[in-house]
Amino acid sequence: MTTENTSAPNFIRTIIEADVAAGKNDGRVGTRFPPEPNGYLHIGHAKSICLNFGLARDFKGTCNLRFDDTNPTKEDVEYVDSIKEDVRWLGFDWGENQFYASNYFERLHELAIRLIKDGKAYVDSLSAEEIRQYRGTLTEPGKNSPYRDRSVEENLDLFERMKNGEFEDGTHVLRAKIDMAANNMVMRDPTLYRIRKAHHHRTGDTWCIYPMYDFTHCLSDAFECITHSICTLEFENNRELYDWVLDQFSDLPGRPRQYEFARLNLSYTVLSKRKLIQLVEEKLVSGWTDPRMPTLSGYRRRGYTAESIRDFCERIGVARADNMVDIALLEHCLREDLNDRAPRVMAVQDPVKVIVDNYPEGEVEWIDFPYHPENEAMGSRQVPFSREFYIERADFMENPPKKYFRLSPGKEVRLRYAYYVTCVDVIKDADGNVTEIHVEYDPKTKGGWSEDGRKVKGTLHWVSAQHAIDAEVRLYDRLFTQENPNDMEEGKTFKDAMNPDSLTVITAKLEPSLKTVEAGSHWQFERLGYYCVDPDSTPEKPVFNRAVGLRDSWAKKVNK
RNA sequence: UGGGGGAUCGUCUAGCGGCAGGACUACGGACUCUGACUCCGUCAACCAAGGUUCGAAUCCUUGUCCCCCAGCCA
Repeated sequence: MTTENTSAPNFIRTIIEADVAAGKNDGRVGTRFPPEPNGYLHIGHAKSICLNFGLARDFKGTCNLRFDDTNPTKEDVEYVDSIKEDVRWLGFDWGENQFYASNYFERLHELAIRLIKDGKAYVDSLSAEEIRQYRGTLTEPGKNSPYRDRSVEENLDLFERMKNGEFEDGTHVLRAKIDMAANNMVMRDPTLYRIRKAHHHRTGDTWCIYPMYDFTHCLSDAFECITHSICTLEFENNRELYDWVLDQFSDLPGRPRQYEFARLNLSYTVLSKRKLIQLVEEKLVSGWTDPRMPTLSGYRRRGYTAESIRDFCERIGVARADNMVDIALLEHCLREDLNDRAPRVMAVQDPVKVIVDNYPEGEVEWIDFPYHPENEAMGSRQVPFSREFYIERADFMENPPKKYFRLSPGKEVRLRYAYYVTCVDVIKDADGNVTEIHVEYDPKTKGGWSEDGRKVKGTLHWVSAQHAIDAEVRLYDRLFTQENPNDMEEGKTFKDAMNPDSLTVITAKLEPSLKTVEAGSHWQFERLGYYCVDPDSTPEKPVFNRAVGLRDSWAKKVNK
């Protein structure tokens, strides 16, 4: 468990405090994070992970990692591996407490037989479609299946034969005998077991019947002595069944209680696993780790830090009301974290060449640049300055508006840590595009200071043309332009809804110190944003992902 | 239309009968060798109507709106 400050209060924490104070479960707290290994973890899972592991940490309890692997047709080891990696990356450790629902198949099967013997479960031989019809509707009660009153012996025999593979998929199910007229639809004789002649990623072909979520989850919690089983709001109706199942057995090792909280919704972000799977399968993104994906592995590759995501989860809180968190908060958390830890380097994304007319040709000065002006411990490196360099195209304007601090004809600006330069000429092509800017430098301003005390308002970032290295830079924009992409009508394809400009690949000019850089390392390109070295990156062809841009009050002003 | 939940600044979230607070956003300003960061400030909310009470976001009543449930998914 990571050691950190205690989290902010929330209603679940309040409940647990009261339970501990009342001596429930001998004051012990046990939680669990129970993903189904049918996809990669996303930021919504991070909320649950931080909640469950955070509670265990703060109450000196345990948090189990349990794979809810009861549906072999959807699950895969690739997912369990990625889930473990992502939870660890986020900064949590389940220690020895790793479990699989599939490890309980034997025990669950025994309990199912006990239910049958107690007359609380029966084998139904209706088709799926018939079961649906018999279930009734929201306003009308259902009716009993004609198979509901089979004898215990017959049920036992049928269930045994289901297990032995004598029947085809869909021909029989085991159902709890509860109440077909219950107002809560979940209680209308829920299915406990179904036949699925499919290979399971852990149990192989040992089983051809698999327990359903409602039967498995509560009992798994009980087996593991979970005290507080925390899930999302859509399982509220299932709580009655959760308790019903546990109440059928008096000899369980634990008696967990289920609590629900509102799942995370993030603006401009799809967080439904079904849709994320679709994006991957339809190859609309490069995969689960595509930096545009809201998966933890996507964010990681994009350049988000575990620290920033934990901070985000802490700040959004935990409540029972539906929510839509502004993506700006996530970005704020990232900037705040990276501001302290990302070394500052120089890069030009949209270069225009500048020539210093009065600077000797062939001369090169290596200037000492601190990696972080506010943190000397981060050290420095040498950056070359020469007669020709690149600046950002947006840092020059031939006819600037008032309050424009950057370069324009006749105007003097500072090249960061280098010299003051004044624009003396502009060369344009036939279309009027600026191709070359000529400046004159003041040799007495070396290092970026003027001895006579004259001040310049603008400071530009620059990269020596002769030393610049070319790097691929991937700029990301939101994958969906709609604030709530979950509202997308069914039938409408993702292609229609996706932002065609969600990925822009450009070639940028970088200072030579960036030639060899570690994959996954974070950098601030001064005045541009925070970038992370992509795993695709090589010294021959560096690749950077822009995690998030810097706030830009000038751009904001100009856009008005 | 049955049942289960929910409603506090634009957004997220505190509050649990006693001054509606914080964060994000937005907007101003100071500072600045990043128009960044930082700092300071401003705008901004109790779903509605009744009731109880000296006092209500909080308790009661009645409405309104939103979410979830009719998988052999989880």
